[in-house]
Amino acid sequence: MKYWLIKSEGDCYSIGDLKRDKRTAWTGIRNFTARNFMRDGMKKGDLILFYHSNGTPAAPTGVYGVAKVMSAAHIDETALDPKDEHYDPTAAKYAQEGKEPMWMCVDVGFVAAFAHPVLLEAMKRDSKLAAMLVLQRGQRLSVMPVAGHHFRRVLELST
DNA sequence: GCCAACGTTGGC
DNA sequence: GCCAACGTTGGC
Repeated sequence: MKYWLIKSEGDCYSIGDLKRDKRTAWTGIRNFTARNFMRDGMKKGDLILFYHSNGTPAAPTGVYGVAKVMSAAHIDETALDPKDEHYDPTAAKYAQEGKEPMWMCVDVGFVAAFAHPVLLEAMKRDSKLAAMLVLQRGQRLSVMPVAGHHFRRVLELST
């Protein structure tokens, strides 16, 4: 069992949206490192910290809940749809040529929304989370691995 | 809105 | 293969 963190802008797709939808394809990831984590690293049943980025004072940045990997990686159809905001002409060209899908995604399912979100500010103050990837300066990955002890610590802080 | 950090692109 | 330019992310 591995642990992950995925980012979403809270006003774009929030943990509340995932709770309503129960399950969704995590489409729109257009970064190779993030894609590789989904394609090669994620396994069905892995647990995910659901992080809201780009917060505001009213809705601060932080971890707002837990999700679960529901499927192996599959092609991200939004990359092939010219009308989609995440359309990628290069990916569409590759698909026509019968190459491996350029962009892939997993399905994620709702597990829990925290009664008390673990805000970025609180995570930074917690010495046990000092080495956590999401807290490192300059990192911008929207899909990243999380160490088991960091995952458990975030859960502790959410109670 | 600003800006630092980073990934990607493209000229050479 | 180098590197400058550019676009994007995301914290503040």
